[in-house]
Amino acid sequence: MKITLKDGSVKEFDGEKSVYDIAKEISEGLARAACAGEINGQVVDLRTVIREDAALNIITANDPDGLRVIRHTASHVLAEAVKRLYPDAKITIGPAIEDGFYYDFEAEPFSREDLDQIEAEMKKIIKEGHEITRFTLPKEKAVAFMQEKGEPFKVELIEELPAGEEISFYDQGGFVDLCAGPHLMTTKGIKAFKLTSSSMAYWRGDSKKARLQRIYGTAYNKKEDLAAHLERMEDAKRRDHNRLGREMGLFTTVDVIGQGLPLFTPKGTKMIMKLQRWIEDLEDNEWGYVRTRTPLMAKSDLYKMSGHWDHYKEGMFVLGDEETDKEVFALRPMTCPFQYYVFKNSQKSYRDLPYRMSETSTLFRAEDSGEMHGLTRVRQFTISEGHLIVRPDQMADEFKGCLALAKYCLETLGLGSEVTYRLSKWDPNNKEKYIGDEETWEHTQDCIRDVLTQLEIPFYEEDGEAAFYGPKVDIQAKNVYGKEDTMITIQWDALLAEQFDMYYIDQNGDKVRPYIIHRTSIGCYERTLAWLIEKYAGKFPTWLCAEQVRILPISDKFESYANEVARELKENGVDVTVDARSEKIGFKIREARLSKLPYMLVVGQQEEADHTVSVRSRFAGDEGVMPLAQFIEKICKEIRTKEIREELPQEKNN
RNA sequence: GCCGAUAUGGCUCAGUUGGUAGAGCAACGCAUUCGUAAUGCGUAGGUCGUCGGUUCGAGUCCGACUAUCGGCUCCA
Repeated sequence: MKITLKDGSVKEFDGEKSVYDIAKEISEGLARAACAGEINGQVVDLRTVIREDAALNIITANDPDGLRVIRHTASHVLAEAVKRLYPDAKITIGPAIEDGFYYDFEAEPFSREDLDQIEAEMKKIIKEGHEITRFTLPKEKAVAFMQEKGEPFKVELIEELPAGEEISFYDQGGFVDLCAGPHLMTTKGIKAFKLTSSSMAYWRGDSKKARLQRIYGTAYNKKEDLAAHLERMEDAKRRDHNRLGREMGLFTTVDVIGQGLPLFTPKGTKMIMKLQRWIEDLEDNEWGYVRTRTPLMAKSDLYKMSGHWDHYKEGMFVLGDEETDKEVFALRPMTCPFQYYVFKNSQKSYRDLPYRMSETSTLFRAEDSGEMHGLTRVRQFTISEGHLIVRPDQMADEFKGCLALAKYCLETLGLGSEVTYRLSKWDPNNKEKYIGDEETWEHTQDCIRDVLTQLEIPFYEEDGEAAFYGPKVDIQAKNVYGKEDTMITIQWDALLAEQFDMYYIDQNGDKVRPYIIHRTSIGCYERTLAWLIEKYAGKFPTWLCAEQVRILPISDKFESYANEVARELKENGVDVTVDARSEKIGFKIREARLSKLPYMLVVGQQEEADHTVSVRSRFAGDEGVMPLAQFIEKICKEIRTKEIREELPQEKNN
């Protein structure tokens, strides 16, 4: 893209570069030089791009970076408002983030009422319409300037910048902040914003450093966009598994039982069991796994061998005292070494490989008290765990198989398009955190890259996310609030077989070290259930529902027919209940709908006489009267194929 | 683990400067026997998260602990 500056000179920019970066480059390099250029085919004054709303629309239409400029400016307005109301507060940094911005202050904690006041002050500042101007100072002067202002954090930031550099500041009607920019040219450009929350944060994210108060907010170009965002947040709240799951009676927690230890109700348990039976059947009967059942605890010796005692002891629940007890046990935080010993139980030949072990494995991790959340971070969880012991020549194919299985599971649950695949690599700058040599690591990472490419799975790579024994593919998903979690992980391990002296006998009769794949097919059931709750807002595909059909007799007179219908459905494996209360049919329907179950069968005189049912579903509303046998066939097919039916639009907000 | 907020019947919440707990929904009972989103009337249910302190007296004030929520950090 060519930008023609007002002085007639032409600057060429990389086509990949965002408008934000260009504006930044120009505002830094040329101060406030007036310039014009072509953006998306329109000739605009670049200075106006970041000044005028009309022009901002050009950016935001195709380039969300326009929002970053607005949000970043909003964070400075926030800082000014806080300084006006709390002159003793110290300012630190305030970046734009996804969906909004924040600013960290050293100050007393802010309450919601404080935020409302600050918000009001920000509105005043915006209304005052200060022009935002940029100026630079040499480093020494910049330090002195911020020292004079009494802002120690800013001084620290400037001191870390390279010597000899001009340090940029932005002045908005007297409030001056150190900043690289860019900003809007006037505070008036912030048309729609809201402070959303406050919390604690550490200076530089370091718990040993100063405690700061962070204020989060969000800002948009248009009021409607802000309203839409707030509406999305409301929807997220409605879907939040931790709220909805409890409300729907799927799980609960009890303080005397403890943090991170959810109790599943019959309803929640039923759902988990449906998932579990499906996965076990799939693995054992279709993917060639053998099932194991190994202890939930072991002597500390085992973990010493695996390396976990040294690296992971803080994360384990240890039973007993090393000083005084002869034997110390620990609840297992993973299944790996247990299954290794199952493999080692008998000598294996190259013909026995791949040896695919699977276990529905309950694990225990002593998470710190502040880490627990709903069903996504708990201290005891059950995972579809498994280890494949394979010959090196089988590794790529088996790894592919694991990925394919995971992909199939996700797609069946309707979650296939919700995930991103991450190649989690070691950190080459932190080699001591990993076992094995550089060559092995680089090689295995290349192998995984090849597998992903061959499967045509889009992925991204990240350093420092590998396990200590090998790189892995992590399948990541976001929750309703946009927070990312690992749902599924498949790990390539060329090293641990050595640690446990595992081998097989090859064609020549020699002992050979196998490779190991650590993998899960559907992840851990608790987390996956949480994800399903949020994805479907509690309105699950029929096959997963704890209650798939509720029969609603019009009156007591038809209770016996209702029971007969229920019996026939049960015989066909359908989870069904009868609402035999002496309530009006409208009332029963209302309750059934609020409980989000998929099918209601209304039965009265006509249905009893004809052996039919009147079907009402979440998917199509009134589906009409049909013979019972026909409904059974229909729902059984839906359950068997794990069909995901489209909801009626009016059901969406229920 | 760290910071902050919160904790009242099954659920959602009232409870004014400390004087001894209240509503709606749910539950239960009775009446109603009803055709696709709320029938009426009545009954019962709380040692106010736990423990300790201040006080003549604590849901209300103070402290500790536990749990929940929002973050930080960490993780499947």
